[in-house]
Amino acid sequence: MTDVFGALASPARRRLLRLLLDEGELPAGRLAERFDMSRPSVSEHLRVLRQAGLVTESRRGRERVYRLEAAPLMELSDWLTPYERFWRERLIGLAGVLDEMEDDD
Amino acid sequence: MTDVFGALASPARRRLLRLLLDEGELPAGRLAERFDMSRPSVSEHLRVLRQAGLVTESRRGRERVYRLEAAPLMELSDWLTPYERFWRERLIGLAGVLDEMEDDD
DNA sequence: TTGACACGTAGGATATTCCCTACGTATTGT
DNA sequence: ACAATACGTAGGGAATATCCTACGTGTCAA
Repeated sequence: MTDVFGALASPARRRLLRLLLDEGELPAGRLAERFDMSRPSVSEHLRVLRQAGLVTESRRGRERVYRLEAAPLMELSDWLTPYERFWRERLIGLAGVLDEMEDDD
Repeated sequence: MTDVFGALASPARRRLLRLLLDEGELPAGRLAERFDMSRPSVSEHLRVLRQAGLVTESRRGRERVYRLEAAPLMELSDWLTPYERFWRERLIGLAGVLDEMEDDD
């Protein structure tokens, strides 16, 4: 699962990204502590994220520090763009309906 | 796989959404024509999209017309937002580096 | 140099995904 | 009523995902 979409399909991996976003760089062990999962399982999730380019690893002593790499998420953002217009239109439509309801009062 | 992230993990499903975005409502058969997959397989992908709320089905005669429902993608957009800031910073950093390189010329 | 620590990787069990070929169901046209 | 059309669903097989418990590797501290 080497692509961004696949990498984000797992809640555990999304949570890993969020942790790195909120708290900056963290070693694998610190990340694993937060999960109900075994440490090796978290390690595998980190590998998937690495393959998708969403995190990078750097060794510091015997720790491996993980760091968020948000750039590949631009792909997701780009993918999303044309839909954005679409759901805005629908929301505007909804707003119109709500206005009419207000008019009825 | 009832969530948006899981639904988008499949290239086939992303392509279905794109088709509906570009060409508007389409019956299942028309959609299936475009794929190298069997029609029932496409039908299953449509079911996943339906469960994720990304498409709605309406019956028109013996056809089932599918329509894009972009609203659930807002969840994705919301999820993405805090990362957006992050990668912007990095891009700005990169721009700075590039400016310096220009200065060197 | 030896033991403890912080990891990743191997191997395996189970669940889920993704594709297929039948088959069932509802609608249309004759 | 009957055949054809447009679908979804069942059931199954192969690949992949996701978790686990060992185990191996490199680093630090005494």
